[in-house]
Amino acid sequence: MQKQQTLSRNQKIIFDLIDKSPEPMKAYSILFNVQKKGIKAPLQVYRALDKLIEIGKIHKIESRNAFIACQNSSCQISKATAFSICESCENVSEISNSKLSKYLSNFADMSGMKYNKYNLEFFGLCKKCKSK
Amino acid sequence: MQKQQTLSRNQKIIFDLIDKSPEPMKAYSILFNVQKKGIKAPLQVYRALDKLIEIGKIHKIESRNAFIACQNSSCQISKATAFSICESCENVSEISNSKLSKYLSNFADMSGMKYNKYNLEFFGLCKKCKSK
DNA sequence: TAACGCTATGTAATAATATAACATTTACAT
DNA sequence: ATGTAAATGTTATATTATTACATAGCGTTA
Ligand SMILES: [Zn+2]
Ligand SMILES: [Zn+2]
Ligand SMILES: [Zn+2]
Ligand SMILES: [Zn+2]
Repeated sequence: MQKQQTLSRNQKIIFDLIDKSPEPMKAYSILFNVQKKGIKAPLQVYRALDKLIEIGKIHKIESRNAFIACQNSSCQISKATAFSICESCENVSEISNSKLSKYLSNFADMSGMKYNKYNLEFFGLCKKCKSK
Repeated sequence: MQKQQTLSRNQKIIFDLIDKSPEPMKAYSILFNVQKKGIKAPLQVYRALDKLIEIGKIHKIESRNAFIACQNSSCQISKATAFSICESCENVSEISNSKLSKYLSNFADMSGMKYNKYNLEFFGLCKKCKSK
């Protein structure tokens, strides 16, 4: 069990919004949605995002510049992330596959590099979009 | 053997620059470096980058918004990319490991999704930075 | 309590990254 | 030579992210 973090006010507002969203949210869309709660500036959003990423509550989908709530609430895998992304409807889901994460966490090549983090993004067509 | 693409003028100028660079280059740094050759606007750079990515001559390092020449000249793997990134010196190199690419290309989970592309980024400390 | 360190917040300005819209030119196959 | 797709040129603008500086809250401990 990971230590339960207490979120600050802005962090909680922004996490709740992302967590409720069915799709990854972009920073300025987040900003727009929380302005009525008093968060008015980009920096306030980015600071909260940075913190939420650091503690593993959300992840950034790098290829989309968007943010998604962690879908593996019971485990700390912010340093080992994998996503599947539909290139048609842009649906994104976090892959939670212990064989995959074991394989990648143990991956070593000849570079002499010690990896402590990875991010993997798969692209394709989701079930729905495939059958269209 | 992949079909040899003929690069257009702008594409060639920009590819040569990236290919000579020891590190990934950012779009506006590319722009700055090719202005003396008549490429004056961001869009000219981005168009060439898009094309070069499409044909697999370069890759985008998503976590860095930077572009690197493909280091696997003999094979077409623009749809299956893996990189190792040093978080200290920002050195980036393309991983060419057939077991890894086979494993990931064949990866399937319960989502019913057919993947046709992936991008993997490993982070850590390179040999040099580790020994400091 | 007061002083301190640390985290979070507020605000304005600006930097960095990327695309839209439109006009023109080039390559090249018929 | 004509049609068509690809590439280019140009201006403006959209989107994403950070710098710099000031202020406020909160727990520790002198
Ligand atoms: Zn997660
Ligand atoms: Zn889909
Ligand atoms: Zn490559
Ligand atoms: Zn290094």
